Formats: sequence, structure tokens, C-alpha cells
Amino acid sequence: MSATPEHRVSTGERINDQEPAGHLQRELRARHIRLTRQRRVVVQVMESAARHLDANEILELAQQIDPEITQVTVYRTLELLKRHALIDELDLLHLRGHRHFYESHGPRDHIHVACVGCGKVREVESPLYEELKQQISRDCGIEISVARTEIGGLCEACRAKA
Amino acid sequence: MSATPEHRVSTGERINDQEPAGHLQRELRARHIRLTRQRRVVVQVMESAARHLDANEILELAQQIDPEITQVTVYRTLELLKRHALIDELDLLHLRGHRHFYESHGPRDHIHVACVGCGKVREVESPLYEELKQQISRDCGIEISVARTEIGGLCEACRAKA
DNA sequence: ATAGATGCAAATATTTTGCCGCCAG
DNA sequence: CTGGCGGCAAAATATTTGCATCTAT
Repeated sequence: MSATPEHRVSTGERINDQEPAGHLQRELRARHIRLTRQRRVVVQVMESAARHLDANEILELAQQIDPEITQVTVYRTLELLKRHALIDELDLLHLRGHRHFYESHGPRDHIHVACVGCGKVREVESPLYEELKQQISRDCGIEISVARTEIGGLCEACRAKA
Repeated sequence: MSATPEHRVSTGERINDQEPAGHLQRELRARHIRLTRQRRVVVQVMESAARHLDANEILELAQQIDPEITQVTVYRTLELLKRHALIDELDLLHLRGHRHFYESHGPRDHIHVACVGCGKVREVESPLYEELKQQISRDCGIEISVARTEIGGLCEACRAKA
């Protein structure tokens, strides 16, 4: 897949190369948010995630580190991180049921492009997207705090199969 | 934490001026999809909706027309319409909980801009958005069938209040 | 010391499914 | 006539809450 220098395209697995390890934990500390054992674990899972995880997958990974942690705590921690805009919540067009997926919030927004056939998800950045958001902010007089774009369609491979 | 009565009021006025009445019903007929009494009712509700409705609101409005209709049928009909790309499913950034909202699919995609303060939702079209989708389609080799953009932030009125 | 977090269990909320009788085409 | 559809009840999924206890700061 050719990505032009203009807009970088990453495929399938999510490579978290935009954020230094420990970023979330540092952010929490900076905001004087209580850093419990459980929160450290969830945050660690989020930071090392190679793909988008749902609440249950986060629980399972967290329990491999600390079996004591519960689903309720995972939900409450996700809620906390979301409220502080440290993670984003996606649903990837409900292609895989109605659960939500989470990813740590990088410095730049990206678009999620999902194949409705095979479910593969790509993350795309584009200056055009930044421009669009600015235009909307101006036109609607809104101070944007969250932006989510999810695009679905058939990828080349799946079109070939059909 | 749940929606206050005031919030309920302002789920965003939606003026449905893009589609002729009866559009959905005609589409179903054209596709040789069985037009049952219940489907006619749901479709009628969707077409006359002045704002984004969730599955339960659709049921309630449908029952005012035909008290026999059940929630299960509403879900199955929404699923059908969604599968045929006649309606879009939104969640409006989960500003109002984790339910889904539905709107009949107009000729052009639009962006949903929601105020995280008052919950008002505005629909915006932009040539820039069309351009962005084309760029993504090209770069990712994807044939786009769904595009959903939801943007959140504080509107002017809510910033003034704060 | 104490505000705030966690665990447990139960409550909510939302959507889906199996089965059978019924109706649109 | 008949295959798909709707109703009912129950299941499956997903998320939230009350309350007692514990812990990070």
C-alpha cells in the first residue's frame, strides 16, 4: 500500500508510535488523579495495545498482569480516561457488534477506515481532515473537543473475492 | 449523570427537507421487499422524524399509529433498512448514553456536530468532506459504503454560560 | 486522616434469538 | 400457497449503581 507523504496510512495492526511509553500515567499524575494499582494496570494495557480493544479484552489483558482487577473497575477507569480526553471511544461502525473500542488518544486525530467484509481497520491522517474540522469549528462557532470519523466499505481484497 | 429533562428537549432539530415523503416505502417496493403493515409504520415514522430518534422513541411513535407493533419488529426493521443503506445509524458521541439513533439516509452525507454541553446537534455538509472521502477511497483502495463523522465541542451559548 | 477508589452483587439498558402462527405477494 | 415476517418470551450482551471496605496521598 502506498502512502503519500501527505497523509500517512497505517494498515491493520495499530502501531502506537506517536506516544512515549508511560504517557497516560504521566498525564494522570500531572492532573493529580489518584494512581491506584488498578489504574496503572489498565493504563499499561492501553499503552501497549497493538489494536483496538473492547472493554472485555482490556479486562482480560489486565487480569494477566493483575488477576484481582474487575470489569467494573475497567469500566470506571475507561470512563475516567475518556472524561479527561486521554482515550477515544470508537464503535467501528458496529461491524463487530455493539460494543465499544478504545484507543489512547494521540496528538493528532485520525480517521478509522474499516472494511465491512473482513473487518480490517486502517488509521488515516490527512491535512484535509484538519482543514475540515477548522472549517466546521468556524462555521458552527464550536470549540471542538472530540472528533470521530469512521468510514466503511469493501477493501480491494474483499472486492476481488466477491 | 443521566439525562435531565432539559437535555431531552434539545436533541437537535432535524429538518428533513432533502427527501420526498414516501421515499423509503418506494425504495422498499423497488427492491421487492415485503411491505408489511408494520414496516410501513416504521418507515412513516422515520420519514416524518424532526430529529434523531432512538429505537425506543421509534417504537413509541410507531405505537401511536399502530399499537400492535413491538420493539422486536422495530429492531428487525431498522436492521433491514440499515442493511439496504436506507437509514444511517449514529450514536452522537454517546452524549446521551449508549443507545443508537437513526435517520433516513439523504442523498448526501453530512457531518453531525454536537454540543457536549447542551446536546444540540447540527448537521453540516461540506465539499471538503466529499473531497476527503474521495482521497481516502483512493488511498485505501476502498469502495466507501458508509461514512460517519461526529464532532463534539462546546457551542457559543454553552461557552458563555461557563 | 480522609476523600475517593475498589469489589461484589444486583440492577439497568440494549439488542438478539427460538419458535410458532400468520400474512403479503 | 408458501416463504418470509411479526409476536412473545427469554436469552445474550453491555454497562451502571448502591454500598461496605480499603487505600493513595
